[in-house]
Amino acid sequence: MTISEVSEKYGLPADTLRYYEKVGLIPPVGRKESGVRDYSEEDCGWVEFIKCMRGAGLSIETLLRYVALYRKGNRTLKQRKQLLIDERDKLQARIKQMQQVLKRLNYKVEVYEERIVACEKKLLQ
Amino acid sequence: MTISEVSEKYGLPADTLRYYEKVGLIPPVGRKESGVRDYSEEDCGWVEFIKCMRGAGLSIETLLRYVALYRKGNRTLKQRKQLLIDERDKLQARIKQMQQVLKRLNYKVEVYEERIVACEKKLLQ
DNA sequence: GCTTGACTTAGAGTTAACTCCAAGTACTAT
DNA sequence: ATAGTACTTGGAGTTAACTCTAAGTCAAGC
Repeated sequence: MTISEVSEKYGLPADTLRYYEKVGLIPPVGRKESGVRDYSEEDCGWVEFIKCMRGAGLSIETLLRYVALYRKGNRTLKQRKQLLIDERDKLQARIKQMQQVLKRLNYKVEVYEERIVACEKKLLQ
Repeated sequence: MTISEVSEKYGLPADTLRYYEKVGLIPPVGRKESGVRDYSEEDCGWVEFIKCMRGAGLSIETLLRYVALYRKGNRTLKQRKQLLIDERDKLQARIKQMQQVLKRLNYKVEVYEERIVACEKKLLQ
């Protein structure tokens, strides 16, 4: 797969894909004779994973740590698990906070609705 | 209330409070004779609101738009309501995405747990 | 009266995460 | 063969949101 196909498939700009590879988030992608990137299934798997995690707000630095552990092989299983647990907990906390704000926004919208109705009643008098 | 008291109360650096005021997120705070900021109850209310909304990821630009409408008075009620609805919908979508990632992380943690157990069994043989 | 510490300002610097640019190479269709 | 298009690289530029610095003012305590 070429970079533009992968870009299309996952909705990530080609520049971002190159950037992810440059910083080491994605393993070095194989090349054709000409030097052009040729993404394997596994490369795509990493792209998908990174896109997903970035979408939830995990930092590149954190993901780099995970990827680095992954490359060290089986003896890093526990560390990787711990990293995932930590990130999961942080994510859960963020979701909770956002749900509270969601409630507040919903309440505010209601209050606005009432105020608008009251305003229009007044105008009709 | 002085800036350091407000900073303490809401857990926001004094620099951030000055920055919010400078860009117009918070109305100009009253001063003492000496020129030192003296936050009123209402000022504190804005600080709390902005902190809360920023915490859920609403952009400063968006909040600026809201605040600008607020200052124009009652005739912007509908626009403000619409802005809040839009932001609520975006927030809801973000929460949904994050919940999916949360699930995925939980699943991954489980898989790691199993792999670790399997690994340790092997070592005990 | 002098030092100390909290405040003031304008403006420069930082950080994360891209995003763009210039110059060059390579396949593809006319 | 030449024009066009998609790719390559290193490195510069951008954006949002702070965060810090320097130079100065002011009230309080010794």
